[in-house]
Amino acid sequence: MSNAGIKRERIVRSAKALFHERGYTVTSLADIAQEAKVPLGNVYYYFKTKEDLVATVVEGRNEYVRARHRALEKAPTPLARLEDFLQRIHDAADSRAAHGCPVGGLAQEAGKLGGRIAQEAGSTFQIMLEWVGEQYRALGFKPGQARERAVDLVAAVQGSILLGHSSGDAELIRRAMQRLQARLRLLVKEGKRHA
Amino acid sequence: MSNAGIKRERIVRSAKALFHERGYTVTSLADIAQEAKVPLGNVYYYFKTKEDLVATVVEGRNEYVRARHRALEKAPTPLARLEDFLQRIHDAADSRAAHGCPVGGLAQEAGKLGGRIAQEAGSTFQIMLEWVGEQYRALGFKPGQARERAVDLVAAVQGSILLGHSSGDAELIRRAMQRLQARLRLLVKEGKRHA
DNA sequence: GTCTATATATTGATAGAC
DNA sequence: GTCTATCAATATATAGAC
Repeated sequence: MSNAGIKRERIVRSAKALFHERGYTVTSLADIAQEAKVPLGNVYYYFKTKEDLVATVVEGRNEYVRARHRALEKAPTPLARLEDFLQRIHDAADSRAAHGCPVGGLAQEAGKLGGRIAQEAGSTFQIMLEWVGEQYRALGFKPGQARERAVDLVAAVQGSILLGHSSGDAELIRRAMQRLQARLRLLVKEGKRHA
Repeated sequence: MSNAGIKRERIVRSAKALFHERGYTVTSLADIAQEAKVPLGNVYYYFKTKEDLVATVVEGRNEYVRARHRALEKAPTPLARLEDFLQRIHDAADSRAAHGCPVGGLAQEAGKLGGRIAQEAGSTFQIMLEWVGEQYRALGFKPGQARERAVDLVAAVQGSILLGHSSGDAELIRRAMQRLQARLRLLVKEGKRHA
């Protein structure tokens, strides 16, 4: 157990990175083992199947997303929190243009693979939608309206990343995030009357 | 040459459907040949590589998208055209929730595969962005503003489909398209002042 | 716990008879 | 033009020595 966790962690970290950069289907367990500097056979000691590995990656990502949300809650107002949420995407635009969104990319791929992976990959979106919806409720929107706003905001982020990734244009992503931030400020300023 | 075109067409049609339903990487040429009721070896008579095949699929899709745009231009006003554009997604929500967007799904996958496929898959988005931008220009927006609006609209559509696909929720997509339509009507009604 | 060797299946692609 | 047979590479996964 001394450095056992270390190896397992290296495998998960490599899997997470390669699934993001190359995609789940395209990445082989041999690729992951090589990147983690671990023999291929060893991967199977920690994870019975490739699905088990991606499930662990998703769980880790969900934990990370929750932690990030807690960090965002340090901002004083719901508006500031949502602005910071978008700012994170803005600051990661280069990576997003190069490799897409790690959450969206896996969700897209998993949606087609179906079964258990699809369910798990989608869970990250649910966590995000819940948190963003909370912020809109804190802004005074009723639950149904807040959920709609959350869907629209997350969809705008995901769609912008997809367009930016598809064209390799990080600036497209940055500008889209700035417009979303401006729209949020307008929304609060005008007393929640407009889109 | 009598039924040669027929076979080629069957292969392309099957490839198009399977790439959409299962994804490009996951779909094997054997799957396509079986679906098209053609022996595997015959596929290679018409297409030297899998990349050649997907390139043909994308070209066909681009032609279809252009034809659809021409059809949309029968609507009397730019607003009606964009509303119809969104209505098409609305009406195809069940398929989109089940299999995602054929354009977005391939663009996402191709973005990571890189090279020639990425370029070609992204070309469909460029065609769409160009047409949507035209409509905004017809509504009185300057070129730069119109392009931004087009990016935001296409991104909203793509993100909504991704969220709907990820959760298998067609109603999410339908409602999102309705909100986008309503926002467009508001935009025109209020004299292009708001988001 | 760790690693080598390998089983088994499937892939994209080719050779060559018809 | 069409199709069968097959190659060579690669995938996930397992067996079993250490």
